Amino acid sequence: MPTTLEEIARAAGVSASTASRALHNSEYPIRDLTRQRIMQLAKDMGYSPNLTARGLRGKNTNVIGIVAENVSDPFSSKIVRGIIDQLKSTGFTSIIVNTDYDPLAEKEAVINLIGNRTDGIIFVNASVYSDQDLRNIANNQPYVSIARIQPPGENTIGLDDYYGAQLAVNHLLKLGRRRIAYISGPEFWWSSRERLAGYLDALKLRNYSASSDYIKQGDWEANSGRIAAQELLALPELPDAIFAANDLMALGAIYAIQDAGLDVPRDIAVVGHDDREFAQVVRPALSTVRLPCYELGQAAAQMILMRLRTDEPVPALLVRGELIIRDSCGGVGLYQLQVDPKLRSGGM
Amino acid sequence: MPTTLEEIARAAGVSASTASRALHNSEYPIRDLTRQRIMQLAKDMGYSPNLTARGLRGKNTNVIGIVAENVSDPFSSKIVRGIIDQLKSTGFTSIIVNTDYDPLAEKEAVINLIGNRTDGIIFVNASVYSDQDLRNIANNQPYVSIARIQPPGENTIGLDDYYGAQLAVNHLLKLGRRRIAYISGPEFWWSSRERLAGYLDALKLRNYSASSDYIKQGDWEANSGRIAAQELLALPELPDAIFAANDLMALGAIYAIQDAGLDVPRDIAVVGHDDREFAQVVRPALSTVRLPCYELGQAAAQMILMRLRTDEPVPALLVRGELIIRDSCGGVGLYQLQVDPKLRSGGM
DNA sequence: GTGAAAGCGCTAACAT
DNA sequence: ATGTTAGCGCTTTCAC
Repeated sequence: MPTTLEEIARAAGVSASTASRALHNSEYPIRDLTRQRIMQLAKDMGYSPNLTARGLRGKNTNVIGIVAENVSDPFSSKIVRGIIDQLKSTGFTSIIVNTDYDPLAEKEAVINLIGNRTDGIIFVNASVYSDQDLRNIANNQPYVSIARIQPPGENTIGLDDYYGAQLAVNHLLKLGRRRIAYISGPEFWWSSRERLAGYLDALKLRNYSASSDYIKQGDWEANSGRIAAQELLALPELPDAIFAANDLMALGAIYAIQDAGLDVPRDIAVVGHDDREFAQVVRPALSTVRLPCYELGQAAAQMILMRLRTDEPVPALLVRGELIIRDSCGGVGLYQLQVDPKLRSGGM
Repeated sequence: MPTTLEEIARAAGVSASTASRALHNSEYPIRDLTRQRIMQLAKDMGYSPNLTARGLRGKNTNVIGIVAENVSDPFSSKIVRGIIDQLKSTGFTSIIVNTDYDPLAEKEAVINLIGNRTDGIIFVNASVYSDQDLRNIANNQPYVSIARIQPPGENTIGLDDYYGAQLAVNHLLKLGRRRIAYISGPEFWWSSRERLAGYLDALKLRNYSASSDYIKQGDWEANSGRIAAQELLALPELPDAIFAANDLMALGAIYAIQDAGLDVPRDIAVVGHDDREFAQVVRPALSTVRLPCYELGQAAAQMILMRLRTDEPVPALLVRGELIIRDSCGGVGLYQLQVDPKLRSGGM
């Protein structure tokens, strides 16, 4: 059985209240010697406060619920990491619940698992929920969500897709590419539309216009990128660069280009989006706009902590990615097999 | 403020105990009508039990602590997913704590965050901890760990590396390859040694012996695989297959082979280990022994639940992977760009 | 500067 | 079949 505060108090010859104050309330006036003794005793006896009791007694539990569609997907896992790290610095912990799709059916499960144990909830990639559903599931707790498909609204963290697309296109322009094609994701995704807007505006800003022949639609999958690229390769005037709205489609495009006997980046430069794990190990290593998952998570954690204090809705926050320059866009040295240290631990 | 049991009880004109029994103890004899009324009321008033209170009152919290070196790495995130899913089916939740290395310094943080809030602890990839440290950090709670570097002992879930290596080598033999080389991970890893043993025994069992020239040592990184393969390619008698102890080294080997003007799998077949995300998108798609992370997590969850009941140490449990046949080992059709549905959701 | 007492929401032992 | 009571470990008035 773990040591209780009561036991510490008895050992120190003081009351539980004094022990509590000595250990957790440095403001409170306690005789120095008494405080020392209590603290020493707590250490010796291996005391660690029962947070369940504290949670019951106090106004809050210092636990945040994370409701994620799938914690193990490459994006969510980094988001979750960002949340956890950020929360840790403020003494908060988190409970994670997975809801594989069928979100409304999961509502009860979520509530049962979280059941007033949390002070607030962060929804990660809760694509299917309407704002009404979110509020409903959150069960009157403050919540924040990381947006995916819908445009970011109140209490939402989103990605600055527009900015990311501009990063990619501007870089290609800087490298001297002028016939830049775009392979989009599904139209109903907010991200897709924003990236398209960023692409178009980046070109317009420098007085290049995008031929509509150069805009293709994919479905996020590699194969759709390949098909889109094949269509581009059939045009009378070939593009000299492709910006794909995600890495998977970018890779498909690269394969199509290679299969046509052309070289990436020499003949056609390719930039993707997301910075998936494979981007650094494929050939050529994929230049890409990093999706700042970790930072999204951090921002979400900060936002929920803010909401815990103010209780007022917080306006949407957009996080910006950055361009990771590798080999597929040209302009750097030869191909190098280089792997980010984070990718390590290959074994087990 | 959330509805309390007290409120339900008052509304139903019964005592709190009756309400509690009606809602959570279907065995208990309660007048049918009363039970119905209470249940209806609970539903109408949006009651969900305060698990903090229940945790304080009862013997256990139904929460398991997960202590992971890094939740966001590709292995751990799937392990965590397996744990969460398995726990969910028994009504348990989990709290996750990250300990990026420097584990002992983190001990206090772990204890403070978990602080008697959990019934047991699962250590994920806690490579650096000794068993003594684990017990220490677990703070008298039952714990289970997923082994990585050390050989699996009591209360440990491990991977059947020996079996996995045999899967790979046997398959290569079945495809007619006879000069099979092995690229090992660092020797101090239990996994490396086991995979080597599996490789050697698989050959011996069919009366092929492995020339020591065919055994190279890598460090898990892609580049070490490339260098190892280059050395193999310099031998008087080239291998016709390579089994690499992880996918990263396998990929490095493939690149070395391709750079030497040879073809994978025609000239040299390659099989990796882990089934990393990139294995399905590189060219040729990598055949590999899947590291069953999800199942490791499930097993860990089951084991900790068992320990919660028995309180006796549980013997080590080894989980087996499976061979994923793609293109790099030959023997199947042409290269196909195919992606596992789980790899999807490329956008955001 | 310290202690006594109350109570967070729940459940289980003990009544009736 | 239902109610009363006690208490999980903690913090926080309130009293001295």
